[in-house]
Amino acid sequence: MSSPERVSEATRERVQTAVLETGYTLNQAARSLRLQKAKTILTAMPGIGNPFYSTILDAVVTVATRRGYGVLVTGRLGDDPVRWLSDYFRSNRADGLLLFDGFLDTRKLHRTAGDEMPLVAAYDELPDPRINSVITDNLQAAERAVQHLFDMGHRKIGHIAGPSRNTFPNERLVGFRKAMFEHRLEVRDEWIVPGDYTMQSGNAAAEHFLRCREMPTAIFSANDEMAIGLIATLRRNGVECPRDVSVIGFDDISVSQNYAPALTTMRQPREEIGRIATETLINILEGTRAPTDPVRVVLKSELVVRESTAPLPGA
Amino acid sequence: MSSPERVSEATRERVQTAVLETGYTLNQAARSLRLQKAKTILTAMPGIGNPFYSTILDAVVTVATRRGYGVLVTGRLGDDPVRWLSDYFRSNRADGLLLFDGFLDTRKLHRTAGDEMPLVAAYDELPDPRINSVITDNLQAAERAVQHLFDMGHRKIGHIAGPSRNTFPNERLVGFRKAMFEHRLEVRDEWIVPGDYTMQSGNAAAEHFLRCREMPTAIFSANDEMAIGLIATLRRNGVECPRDVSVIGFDDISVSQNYAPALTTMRQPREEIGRIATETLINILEGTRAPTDPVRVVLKSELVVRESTAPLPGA
DNA sequence: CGACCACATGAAATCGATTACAAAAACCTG
DNA sequence: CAGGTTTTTGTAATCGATTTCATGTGGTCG
Repeated sequence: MSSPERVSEATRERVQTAVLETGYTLNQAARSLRLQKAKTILTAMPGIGNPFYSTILDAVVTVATRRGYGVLVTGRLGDDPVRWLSDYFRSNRADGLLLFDGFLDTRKLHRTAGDEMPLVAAYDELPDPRINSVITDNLQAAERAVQHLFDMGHRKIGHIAGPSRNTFPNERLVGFRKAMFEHRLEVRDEWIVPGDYTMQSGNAAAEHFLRCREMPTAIFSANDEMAIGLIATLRRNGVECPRDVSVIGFDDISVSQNYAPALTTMRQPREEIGRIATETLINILEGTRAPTDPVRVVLKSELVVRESTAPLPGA
Repeated sequence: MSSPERVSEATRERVQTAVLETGYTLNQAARSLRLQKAKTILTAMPGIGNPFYSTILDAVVTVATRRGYGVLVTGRLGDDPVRWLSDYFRSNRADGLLLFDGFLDTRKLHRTAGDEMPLVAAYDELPDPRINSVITDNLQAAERAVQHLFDMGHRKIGHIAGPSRNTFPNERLVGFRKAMFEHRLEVRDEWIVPGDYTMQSGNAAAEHFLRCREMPTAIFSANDEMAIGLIATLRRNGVECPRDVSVIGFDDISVSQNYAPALTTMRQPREEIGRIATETLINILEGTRAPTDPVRVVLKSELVVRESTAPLPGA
């Protein structure tokens, strides 16, 4: 059955009918054991519940299925995430890893398992250029976001930052600072508030801004969910967006266009990230691509102007 | 290693050191082959990108991981979904199925594979009571939603319905009709508009309502996303919620509380659905529960009153 | 007609964990 | 210390697909 061309016509047909009669199905466990490959890829993401990641996962599953691979998802990893992930390979449950979680010690991951398990990472700020990666132009996109606010006449600009990893500062924060510097705008420490990409942290950021002596006239949020949390809490306290403050988000999740006000944001090509990362990984697994030179794909984000940003009154 | 108690203390230690020295890891493929079980469960859902399902999936992964199971997700199924799913079992890739997709021919599924593959379903309107299921009280919850609108003084009430399956009418629609009947309210056909649970269909529903000769004063949407799409499009056309029309949703997805207006909705216990369904399935797989009597868990939904519903002016 | 080649088929080894069973060692007890 | 029991250890078969190698066809050509 695995090589029908090597068998005579007659035998081939006899096999066919036998398959139908007995209802034969290939036993994947046996095949995995013999071939030492599972035809399965593992995905690690920090919270599948997050709409950003779930869209990516959707694309991953679609592509993987089309190419005959199963998709395993892993949840919160325990004490030793690297060990946890690499065990999937050593135990022959998965052939490759799609890593969407930047909060792992990638250095250690690469050292421990990088050579033994094929992986494609899709998150910002990769410490190790040897890892195959599909990323977006976070830094530039952040600059573009600030540029947009600047173009609208805003000079007092705040930021809700995403979490920084170990030693690496958050790329969007870096882009924010860079743009502010280039426009010779003052960066007030109290206008940069740390968040964790959840709506709740957007709510909290709003509380913080409300407590400031002076509020910025525009705020760049490192993702849409925090922007939404921010706008909602501000509104509950009488501060309207975009009347009193302009807000720009990041990602363009599906609610953003139906939010009130519709959210101005930097759109990230989520399907594309998932799709390309998966294609790349499977190509590597099937030897289409030589594993010597790491793949590095950079995708472009796009400014989507909607209602949540408005020209500074009197500018 | 599988039964350390049957071996002498000395040998146990010798094994331990050998494991550490050689870096031995159990080969799951070999174990699967021998034991005829994969320690993996398969989940089928209609669109992982949907925030409703992704929250459930999150819970599934958490529970499964804790109990030592992997989670495979499957995407859009082809021509023969039932065959597709049952192949996962016949090929020994998964031990059980968590079915969150009500759009399958469950009758056929059960006939084809029900006896050979353990499954727990978590969606409404189960045609076959023999299937293990974890569901919510959709009908009652829909009635409760209408009741809330009624209590607010609304009498002209519309509905955005979810899709109906084959022969079975949508349960929330049935609940809507039932409540309307019991309150002796008129059900206008043009006020019941079909949707597919996406925001876009909420947008479309809004267009529809705007074209009606007379608009209802309150609308019950079969899920939050459609409610959000509805409110957004209405607002763009000068119809404000809740000033001009009250809207109640269903599910309580995470944006709902940060939407403007914050959405009144029937909260579904999503984590609980995922958690209990997974626990149930694994219990069945491990023989804790006799597979003779089907499990049927019904969870309660809860009314969450926020800003999107208001008393009828002049009532 | 024998030598040779292409092709088709059959048999056996392999992947690694589990399990049943046999063999051997250790332990009692009278 | 013999006879019997218990514990421990070793051996071999099994799961199902793949792959290698040997055997067996048929056909061609010198």
